[in-house]
Amino acid sequence: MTNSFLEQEKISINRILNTIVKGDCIDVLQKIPDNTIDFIFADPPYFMQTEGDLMRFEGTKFNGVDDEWDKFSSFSEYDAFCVSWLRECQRVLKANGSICVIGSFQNIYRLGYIMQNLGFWIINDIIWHKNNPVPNFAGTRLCNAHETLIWFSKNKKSKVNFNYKTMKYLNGDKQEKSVWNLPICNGSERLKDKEGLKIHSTQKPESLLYKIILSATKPNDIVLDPFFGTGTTGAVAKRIGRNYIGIEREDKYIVAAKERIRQILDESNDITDLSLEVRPPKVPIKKLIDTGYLITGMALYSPQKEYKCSLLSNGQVIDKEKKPLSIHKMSAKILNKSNHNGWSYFYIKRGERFILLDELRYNYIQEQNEG
Amino acid sequence: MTNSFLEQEKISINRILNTIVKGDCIDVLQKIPDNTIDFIFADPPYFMQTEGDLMRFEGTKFNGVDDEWDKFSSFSEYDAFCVSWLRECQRVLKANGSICVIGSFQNIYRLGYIMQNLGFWIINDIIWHKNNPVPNFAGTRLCNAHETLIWFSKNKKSKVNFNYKTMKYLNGDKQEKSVWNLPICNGSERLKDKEGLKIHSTQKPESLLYKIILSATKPNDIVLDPFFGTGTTGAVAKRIGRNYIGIEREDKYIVAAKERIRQILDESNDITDLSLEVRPPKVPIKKLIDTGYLITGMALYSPQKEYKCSLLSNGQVIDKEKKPLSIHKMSAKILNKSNHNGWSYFYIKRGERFILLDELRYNYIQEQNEG
DNA sequence: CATTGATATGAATCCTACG
DNA sequence: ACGTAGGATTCATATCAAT
Repeated sequence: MTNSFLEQEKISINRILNTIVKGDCIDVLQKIPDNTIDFIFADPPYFMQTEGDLMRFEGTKFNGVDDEWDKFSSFSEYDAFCVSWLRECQRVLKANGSICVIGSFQNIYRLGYIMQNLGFWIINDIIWHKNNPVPNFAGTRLCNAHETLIWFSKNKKSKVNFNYKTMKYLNGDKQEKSVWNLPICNGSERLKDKEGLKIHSTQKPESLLYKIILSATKPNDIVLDPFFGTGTTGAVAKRIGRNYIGIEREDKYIVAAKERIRQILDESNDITDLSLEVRPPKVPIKKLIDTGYLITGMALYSPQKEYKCSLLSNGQVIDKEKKPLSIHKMSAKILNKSNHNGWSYFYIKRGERFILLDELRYNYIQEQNEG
Repeated sequence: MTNSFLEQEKISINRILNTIVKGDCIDVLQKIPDNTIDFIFADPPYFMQTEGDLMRFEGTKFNGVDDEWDKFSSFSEYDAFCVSWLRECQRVLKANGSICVIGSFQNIYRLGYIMQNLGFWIINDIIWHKNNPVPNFAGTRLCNAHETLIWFSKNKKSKVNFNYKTMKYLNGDKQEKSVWNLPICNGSERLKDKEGLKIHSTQKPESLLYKIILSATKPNDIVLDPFFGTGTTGAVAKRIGRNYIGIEREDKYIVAAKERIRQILDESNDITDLSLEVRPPKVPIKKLIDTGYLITGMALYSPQKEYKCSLLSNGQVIDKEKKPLSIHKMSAKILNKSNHNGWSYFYIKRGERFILLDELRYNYIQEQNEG
């Protein structure tokens, strides 16, 4: 139940679409209406707990994360902060929305635990395996060559969008896996100030955001990033035709992100428009009988063009055992499997030509649309 | 402080060395004395969720899974179980001992969070990237191609043993990283019963245990596995000359593990004996002067055999600026670095021969041992 | 222009034995 | 326990100057 008073204080989503809202992440999240966001990418402070300076062998200083925004006094303070922003994230997500958080060993176990307790449901965890990590200069530990992303749905019941076929296609027609080998953000992609110094100490590579946003969203979806920084999430969203909303506290980052995103061009294409995710039309076989595409009693053939069974008036089929089955169960029975797709198995004979059932349902749909 | 009554109920470690103790993991852990174990490998139940039903950690089905409260209570049950066995693990570890736990997204965030709260300190988290993972058959998720290990010390103060150079050597002379690409356990390594069915559903590959045990332990260390299963930890420990203690509840696994370990041969070698970890002897330069290896006032030369500085009676050196420095600071100054190792930089001239300082300290140590 | 080599740098819980 | 002196320690990539 939403409180009508609070509701009045909410911002209209349309007013902040494709903008960066300046402010504290929790304050701003509280202004966003319930159930309005499709996908959230959150790259919160990691609470690195570093002390002193880290020197390279040559004597130069390693310029790591020493920002005020990463300082917390204890795990409990960090946990409380995360519970607050994560609760709001969960509230603003649509019922089938999802959220991806990123972290490293210092904080990812805090995030994962808290989010499971809040009722978020893990879809996958993903390892960003860095090609070119910062080495362990002192030679005292394993080189930390990865970061962890956890992808959650709003809750267990959510039916999350995952563009499986698109990711498979982009992975050389192999199922995409949970370990992603990608370089860190440097070179011309890394935003620098006039002095050539990096603007944000932890800018993420666009390749990483591209992969997760393309996995989880549809064109024109709304992607929210509560720790927007220099706007990698916004840049990628714009590039592939998704809407973004950024929340960021520091002017320095907002200025850089705005200019960066301004320069981005929409490069949507068949792949980012999810042409590969199109599913075959759902057509009851009975419709095909009613419209004359199929005729009761007609013979159905295997791919080897051998007679296998006959069509009943209710859309089921029977073989010599005379037990009515669906086309799917019948093809599975013939192939000695538990399940199979009958549409792509059975053929009918029209004159001398054999026609796959699958073709008929597309013909039917086309005629419906034309008529 | 240990309670003397409880103390009497403890088992002597020597009595259970290189054996499998049958029993509930928490019960048995309680019998092990404080501060006696060098390394623990723990592969606890994963709290897997199958076919839409949430399973209790002991494998019974949980009722009312759609209810938020019930879901949370089942997490708490798992959490409480983990707190119990992890507290005992922390107690039995030596001050500089360490523990590695393995899990996947269902449970690893529970383990990580709980262990940080108990005061364990993360050394590294490690990704076991599987070469040959089980695909996602339904085609609805990313293929889960990894498991996560977290390696903790007993607490923040622990000085943990990490065989850095050994791991570097085995990695083609490159620093070992946090992502390990290894196959899953199958083929002849996978233990099967008479019917050819796998005995344990989650048998870990020996290559994984080899890598973590060799990273974290010294020869003759005591390695404890509270969820011993079919004994991969014990097999690897025996193979590389470490002692093991296994705890396991089920006879089926104990029988298989005993026979498996019986067949293992000790294959210790220079690498597993950590010959690469030997550090150069600590010899004060003054000792070399006292024993005549070096003479006050003598010249020290660079690797290019150019005169650089002269030796003082206290073991320091001076150049033309006449400021006394250690051999390390002086070599760093010459090389324009902040630090350098003087032992492997300076030469003395003896007759026509140039001799590296490093050689002298080895000669000195050898003479001491012979004398 | 292509190639080579020197230099710079990236989410970092980054030393340890001895007195 | 704590301070101090001794001395051990990095990889992949990008940029830029030099050849």
